Amino acid sequence: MIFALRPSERSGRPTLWIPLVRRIREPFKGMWALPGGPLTHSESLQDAASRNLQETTGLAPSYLEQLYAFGGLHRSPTQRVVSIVYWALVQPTEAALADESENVRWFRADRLGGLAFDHNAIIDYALWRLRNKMAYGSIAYHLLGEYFTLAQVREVYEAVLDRELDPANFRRQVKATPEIEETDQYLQGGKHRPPRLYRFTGRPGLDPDNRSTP
Amino acid sequence: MIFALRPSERSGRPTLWIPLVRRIREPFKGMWALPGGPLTHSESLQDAASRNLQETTGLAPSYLEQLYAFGGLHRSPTQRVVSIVYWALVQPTEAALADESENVRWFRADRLGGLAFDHNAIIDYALWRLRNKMAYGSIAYHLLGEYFTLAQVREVYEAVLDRELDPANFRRQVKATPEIEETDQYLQGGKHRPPRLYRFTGRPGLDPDNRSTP
DNA sequence: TTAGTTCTAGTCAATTTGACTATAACTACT
DNA sequence: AGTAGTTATAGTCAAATTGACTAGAACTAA
Repeated sequence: MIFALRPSERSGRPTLWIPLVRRIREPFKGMWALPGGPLTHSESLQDAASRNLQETTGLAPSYLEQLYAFGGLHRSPTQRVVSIVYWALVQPTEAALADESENVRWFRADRLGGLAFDHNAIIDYALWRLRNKMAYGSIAYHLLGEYFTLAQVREVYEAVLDRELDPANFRRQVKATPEIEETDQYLQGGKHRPPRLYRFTGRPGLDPDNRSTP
Repeated sequence: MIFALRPSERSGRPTLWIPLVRRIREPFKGMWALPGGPLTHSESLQDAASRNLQETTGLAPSYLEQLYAFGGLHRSPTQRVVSIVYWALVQPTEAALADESENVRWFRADRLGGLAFDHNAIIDYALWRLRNKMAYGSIAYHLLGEYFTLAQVREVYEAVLDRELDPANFRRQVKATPEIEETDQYLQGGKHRPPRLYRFTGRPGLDPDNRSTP
């Protein structure tokens, strides 16, 4: 499952979006579902996740991590299925390249209908984990491009945590993390003082090899 | 994989121990390995983990949670294997009941030899996660019995985090968490002032249904 | 030139943390 | 009976962090 930031239709502020695919066969034919597919004998779990993502949506995420293995008995009405779910964060530029069609569409993460299988529960869990990781680790930057302003980082936090944060205090905290690097560039074009651009210099977090944050 | 506290041979202070089983067939015949076994069609992942644990060691843990799904291509030399690993914490009384035999034995978590498959890496990851959970959540209590002293809780933290903690400050923090309940009982028998006994009233944390701590 | 906007640095009190001191309450030994 | 040894427990105090807020800086639009 993939998270990306897109501007909300009304406010224009960034919000969380998820691409879903329409099922073209039973069970749940015609309903929306998370992209996915089988694991072959010659690929690792992560490779399989990447490949399935690429095939269904064309996306190549910058952040990909195992979410959870779901293996309840009645997840599918026809057969026993164990799904090892991965979750990804993609940057806006990547997300814009995603193939969208009759059977692939982006939805707001907080406004989903009933999905196939137990996919609503999976998304709920992924959202919970995203919020959790956000509170501690430095994961928000994978939803942004290479250069960003501190206000953009704050908007990511506000979108995911769904509450407003004090700009001055937030800036103080972010500037205290060593992985954030100040650049000499400024973002022009706003109708106000141009903000400085920053960069994230930390490494991703590919469980369980790269263990940076809880 | 199972964690339990046992007194160290020399210092007598509690340390982390893990039960391992000896492999009785190839590959890695004769080497020590994590207990485990196949998933059947009629049981959930968690049920399968419980059952395998019961069959190999006789243990019925009070805390059981999914760790990670390992699916690298070359984990086993003979065939492709995907292992959905669970980890458990057992209380000392439970751990004492574990069947120990020629082919099942407890080892200190920090003094393991080379194990079969990628099991050393799995244990490293589990240890990392245990330390992480300990730092935030309230998980240490599942390694203790129903009643415990604050010094015992501190010893658990010291054993897992492998560093000493200030008794007074630690006690202040633990007493501030609402899930810790003071009882009217005291632990007698020490050669010093008898410490008060406490209880843990929080719920376990069975991912992803019960989401209490990161 | 002025109003409107966000960026950015800073102040200050409240809270939390880390290091430490002192007393309480028991056992073991003389 | 008295005293030394041990851990339990409460408390103090400075340092560090956090939350709420103020004010000037730097741009655009009118």
